[in-house]
Parts: sequence; structure tokens; C-alpha cells
Amino acid sequence: MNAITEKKYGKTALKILHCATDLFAEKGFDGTIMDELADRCGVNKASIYYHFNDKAMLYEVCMTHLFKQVADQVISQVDKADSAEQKLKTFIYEFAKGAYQHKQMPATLMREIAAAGKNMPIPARQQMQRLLQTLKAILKQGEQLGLFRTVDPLMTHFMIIGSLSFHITSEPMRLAIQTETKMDPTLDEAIGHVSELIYHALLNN
Amino acid sequence: MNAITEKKYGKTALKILHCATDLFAEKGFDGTIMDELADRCGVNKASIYYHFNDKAMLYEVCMTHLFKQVADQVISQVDKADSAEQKLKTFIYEFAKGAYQHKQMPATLMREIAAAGKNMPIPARQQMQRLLQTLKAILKQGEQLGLFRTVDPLMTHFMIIGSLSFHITSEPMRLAIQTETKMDPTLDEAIGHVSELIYHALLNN
Amino acid sequence: MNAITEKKYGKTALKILHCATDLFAEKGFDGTIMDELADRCGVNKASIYYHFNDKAMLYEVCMTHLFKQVADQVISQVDKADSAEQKLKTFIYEFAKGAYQHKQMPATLMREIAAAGKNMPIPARQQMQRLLQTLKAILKQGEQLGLFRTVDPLMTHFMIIGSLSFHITSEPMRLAIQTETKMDPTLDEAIGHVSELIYHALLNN
Amino acid sequence: MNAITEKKYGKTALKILHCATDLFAEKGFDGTIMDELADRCGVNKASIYYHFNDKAMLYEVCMTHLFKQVADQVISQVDKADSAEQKLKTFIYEFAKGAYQHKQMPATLMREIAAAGKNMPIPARQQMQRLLQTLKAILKQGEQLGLFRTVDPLMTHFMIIGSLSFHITSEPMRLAIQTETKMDPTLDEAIGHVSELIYHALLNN
DNA sequence: TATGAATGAGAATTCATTCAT
DNA sequence: GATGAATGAATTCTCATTCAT
Repeated sequence: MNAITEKKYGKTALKILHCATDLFAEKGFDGTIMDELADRCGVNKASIYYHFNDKAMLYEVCMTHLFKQVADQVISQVDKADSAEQKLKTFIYEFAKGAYQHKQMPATLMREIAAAGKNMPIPARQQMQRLLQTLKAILKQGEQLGLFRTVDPLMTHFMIIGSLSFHITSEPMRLAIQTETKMDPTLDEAIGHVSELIYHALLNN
Repeated sequence: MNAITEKKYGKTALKILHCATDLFAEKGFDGTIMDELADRCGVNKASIYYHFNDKAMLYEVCMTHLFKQVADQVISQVDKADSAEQKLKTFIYEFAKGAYQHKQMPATLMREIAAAGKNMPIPARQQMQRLLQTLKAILKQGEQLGLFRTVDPLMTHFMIIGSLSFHITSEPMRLAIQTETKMDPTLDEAIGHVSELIYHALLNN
Repeated sequence: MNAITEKKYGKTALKILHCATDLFAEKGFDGTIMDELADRCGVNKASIYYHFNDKAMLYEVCMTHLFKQVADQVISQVDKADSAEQKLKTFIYEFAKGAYQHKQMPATLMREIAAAGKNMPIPARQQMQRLLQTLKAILKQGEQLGLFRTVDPLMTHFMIIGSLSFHITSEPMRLAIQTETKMDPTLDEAIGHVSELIYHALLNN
Repeated sequence: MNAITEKKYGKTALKILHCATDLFAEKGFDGTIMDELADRCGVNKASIYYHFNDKAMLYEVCMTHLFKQVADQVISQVDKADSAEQKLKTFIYEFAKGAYQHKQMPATLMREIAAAGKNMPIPARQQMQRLLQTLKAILKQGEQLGLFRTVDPLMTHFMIIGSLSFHITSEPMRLAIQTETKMDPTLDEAIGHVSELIYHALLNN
């Protein structure tokens, strides 16, 4: 049971939340139109305002839940891993999986970063901070053990989430572009490739 | 002399084009307001419509020129390099430099990829294709020489532009976040780090 | 209860429809300004767009209802008449009366014919077709009985609606021009004169 | 040599005048856009303002010339006719011919009458007055000689110009409507029919 | 809670007209 | 006289938000 499906939201509110998360990811905050949202979820427009105060608030709730889901998942799995090496692999893998499963997240993240985070709701931003802190700890530990090259953690963080976000979000474009009728790799293969690539980049030697 | 400053556009049109490119990168297509644009460039709003037919057309011209500049620069430098290894390094380095110098480009690219390319003007998209083709050729050559690991070129392409776009675009956020008062690396250092990281990921062994 | 006042339209929509029909007749499609319309009916401009999608759609609804009203009235009365002679008289008289009562109709008709019907909404045009078919049937019947001269029905149709439209629509001009202070004939007198004139023109001998 | 082709207008001005007359007839004053006009005559927009002060002035010149041409032709021919009967026939015939040859005239007339003459430039209106006075004289004479029925001259005037204007202007619509592939009558046949019809209506007995 | 209707404040676009050359 | 560029004042249409029921 994820954050959004929890207690406090009724059936209508949940419908709104899900459609809104999709729509915001698809069109961005400015490109999302409340009428269209209402149509999409088959809910009266005024209902949206009844359940969420306004567009900005709705955005905040959507984004916070979206980012929290992924952050929670990544962090909880990382915590279970033993070695720095395993933790790093887990971090990459779980972030990739979370982003794959919640494609609205990398899409939104890209828009927000493009906008220099000016529209990113604070609570959503905090979720990204949690992930960054987690990575920092892993890198520090691995570095101290001589496993990883010494890298700037922030730069590394953005490389990981950047590579994966681009990779995942560009899937529809890739399929459209691909002239050779080569099948796109499966979810796990793709994640595997990308995370290996990144992991490779960080590894000492 | 880059594409935009060429003949064909007068002083006013150029002013509009430059401001618009900035504004679109900053706020996205939907977030950009024509009144604000007119104000920014100190031009009458109707003038914008005189020179460019509408917002969409203006966007197309801006984006095409923006992407063409970077693509031209990358490709021309890659062509000058000798070995596959040097070409790859050049590709990464020049893309990074171009994106650094034209920060509107990675920002826009991120928004467009987030929108699954649905708003990306065709001519701008073609510039990205040129870059992809260039990388493909490099990877093929390097692979045949046994220098590079066998990687999916599309995936690799997105990793390179994804990492760098995130890195460059997140600069303001990084500066804001950075609690420790550590100086941000200089342009060349930053580019160097990131490109080395990526290069490392692709290298055999 | 006429077509416009029927169910389907609420109070506000009806107000808009009535004012718009007047304004379109007065100023034509291009001369009608939405702000002015909003002011005239004391309704917010956005309400117009809420009820009718855009200016063109509003025009279509207005015109269709306007022409339908007159066509319905004419045709239902013609159906009640017995002889071809009576039917022709009824046709002319009822069209004249309808046009007199709904002066927006001849005015609009004139503009539309002047524009070669290029802006006439299809459903409104169909109402004119119904009238033409009705007249055709009358003329055919009267001709077969040897009552009417053999005339081109289309030409006759345009003569009837042309004469009456000009007559009715020119009323304000006539009143303005008329130097001699002769009272304008009453509604029925005027209709009587004109329709007699036309009737005369068609009659055998 | 008609009024427009006379001395005072150069080649460019004449081109503008002709195109403008067409365009005004086609789209009306409000529907005519100066850019479109400039395009149509292949003349720079500023040139139009150089030759004619503004849109209203251009309209006045066009309309005055247009209406004067027809009025002159009708009146000069009527003057040549002997009997009241001949004069009436000539009036109808020449008006029809003039309107046929200058189709912009009936089209404009219809729009102007629909607008209750509110936009009709004074000089153009005066041309219509000249025609009306001519008809009045004819009718009076014919009436006194017992040839014509006693009819309201204004009403009669509008019937004549109304019938003919509708007939002439509706030609494209008639051709479009005509399901039976019956040829449209030739110019003279059509004029003959309509004028006979009208003449019939006025004749005593 | 839900909904159709309403609305003020925009935002895109158009258009007659003017200006500088 | 001619022309490309510029512009202020509309004008159409949109959209987040609120209201009444």
C-alpha cells in the first residue's frame, strides 16, 4: 500500500491524484489544464477544488507522494544491503526500478531540474535530498574502503538520476526512432545495462 | 558567426530570438508568456508576430537554431579527431562544452524528453538525430577496434546527454543545496570530471 | 414556444442567443464584437464561451434557430391551405410576416447571399432549402392547373425573398429618406402590398 | 472610360481600387483586412495608405465609383427612352445589366441595406437616391397615363433592386444548389425573365 | 460531496495605421 | 511613390477559481 492509497483520501480524491500525477508528468505544471484533468478522471472540476485547494496544492500532494514512494523504496532496500558495493548497486537498481514503475517521476524530475527547481514543492525536494544523503553515505563508505574512485557525490548523484531519467523517459522516443526492428530490451535488461554502465564509471579501476 | 546571427534575421528579430530562447529554456513553452517576452526584449508584442508567425513557430526557430549550434560544433570537432578514442572524448567534451555555453539547450532537451518529444519541433529533433548518428559511428568504430565495450548506442547516447544535461542544468540547485561552502569546480574541471566518468563507463576494462 | 426558448437552453444561454441574433443581424458576423455582446446581455464574456464554443458556433446556433422559426411557420401554414393559389398567397404572406416579426432574418439573409453563402452555416442553409422545396411544389401544382405562368422556381424564390427582404430591411432607411411626411403603412398593409405585387407577377394573365 | 479609370488615379491606385471593390463586395467592410487587400493587389500595405487615407476613405471611393457607374448608365439610357412604358423597361433592364456587369454593386447594396445604411458612404447613397428619383418620375408619368397600377414608389424601387440583387448575387449559390443539371439561363435570358416578372407586377391589368 | 454555471484576470493573436528609409 | 518594420488598441479565446444548489 503506497502513500497515495492510504487512509485519508476517498475514492474521488484518489482518482484525481492519480490522473493529476500522470497529467503533470505528461504536460508539466503550466501545460496541465484543470478542465482536461477533470475530464480525464471523470470528475467535476469543482470537486478537484473541493478536495485539493488549488492547482499548486494538488501539484504538491502529487509530487510529494510520487517522490516519496521512490525514495522510500530505494532507501529501505539500500538499508538491507551489506557492503558499500552492494549498497551502490542496490541504490542504482532500485532507483531505476522505481523510476521505471513510476515513469511520472523521472519526467517530472527532468522538468523540475530544467526549471532549476523553482517550482518543485519543498516536500518533494526533500525526498530528493534523502536520496542524495543516502548516496553520499554509500560513496563515502566505498571510498574509505578503497573500492570507489573519489568522485563528487552531487555530480555522481546527477549522473545516476540523469542517465536513468533520460533512459526511462526517452523510451517512447527510442521506440519511434529505432529504424532497425530490434526489440527494446526488457525492463530488467535495460536497468541492468544502465546500472552496470554507471557502476562501471564509479568503480576503482 | 552562428546560425542565429546570420543574414536573414534583422536586429529586432535577433533580439526576439535570443530572449525567447532564454525564456523558453527557463519556463518551458507553456510557461512562456508573450507579453513577458515582449517586455524582456523591449519590443512591441505585435513585432514578435510580425517576424515569427506565432508562438509555436517562434519556438521552432529558437529550438532549431539552438540545437543546430551545438550539433554543428560537436560534429565538426569530432570530425577533426583521429582515433575512435579521441573522437569519443571529443564528442563528450564538445557536447558538454556546447551545453555549458548554451545552457538553454540541456534545459529544453530535458523538458522535451520529459514530454516524450511530443512538442519537439521536427527540425530540432533532426539535430539530435545527427548527434546520435555521430555517436553511433564512433562506437561502432571503437567496438570493432576492441577499444570499447559493446553497448547499446541509444542507451549510451542518452546516458551521455542525460548525465551532462542533469549536471549542467542542476548547477543552480547544486549551489543552493551545497551546505558545505565548497567552491563549485570551474567549467573545464566540471566538464572534465563528468566526461571522464562517462568515458570510463564505456571503456573496455 | 419557439425553437430557441425550448428546453435545452437555460436562462443565460437564451439571453445570449437573443442578443447575439440581434447583434449579428445588425452588424454581421465580422462586425459583431464579443465584448459588446457580453455587455449587451449583461453576461460575462467567458459565459458565452462556456455555453457556445466560439463565435462561429454561436453564429450557427443563432442562424439555425432564426431560419428554422420562419421556415416552420411558413411551411405549417402553407400545409393548411387548400388550393395552389391559396398556398402561394400563404407562402408569400407568411414569409413576409415571419420576416417582419424576425427582422434579423432578412438582414442576415442579405448578408449571407451577398457573401455567396460562404459563411452560412449548413443547418441554416437547409432551412432555406426547405422553403425553396415548398415553393417549388406550389408552383408545379399551380402550373399544372394552368393558374400560374411558367416561371423558374429558383428565380421566383429569390424574387419573393429578395423583394420582401429588401422591403422589410429598408424600413429604417425609408423612414429616414421619406421627405414627405407620409406615414409608413402598417405591418399588414405593407405585407399586403408587397405580396400582392409579387403574386401579381406570377399569376397567369 | 468609367469613373475609376479616369485621370486622377495612377496605375497602383487603380489596382488598389479594383481589388478593394472586389474584396469589400466579397467580405464586407468589417470582413475586409488591409493585409489581405495588399496581398491581393500585390501592393505594399503602406501604399494603400499613401494613396487613400484610410480604410473608410478607400471604401467611400470604391463605393461611390461603383454606384455612380451603374446609376449613370441607367439614367442615361432611361433618358433616351420615349414612353413611360419604355422608360420603365429600360430602368429595369439597365439596372439589371449594370448590376450583372458590376456584381460587387448588388452584393454591397445588400450588405448596406442589411445594415440599415449605417455604413453607406454619403456619396454612394446619393447615387441610389438618383435612381430612386428616376423611378419615381417614371412611375408618376405612367400612372398619370393610366398605364401602371398605383404603387408605392419606394416599395417598388426596393422590389426591383431587391429582386435583381438577390437574383444576381445568388448565382453562385443557385449553381451550387441546382441538383438537376439544367443550365443556368444566359445573362440576357435571366435579365429578361426577372424584368418581365417585375414589369408584370406593375402593369395595370 | 458533487455539479452546472459563472466570472475576472489573463494570454494569444489580429489589425488598422504609422514610421523610417 | 514604394516598402519593410514597428506599434497601440483591440479582439478572440482561455483558464484557474468560485458560487449556488
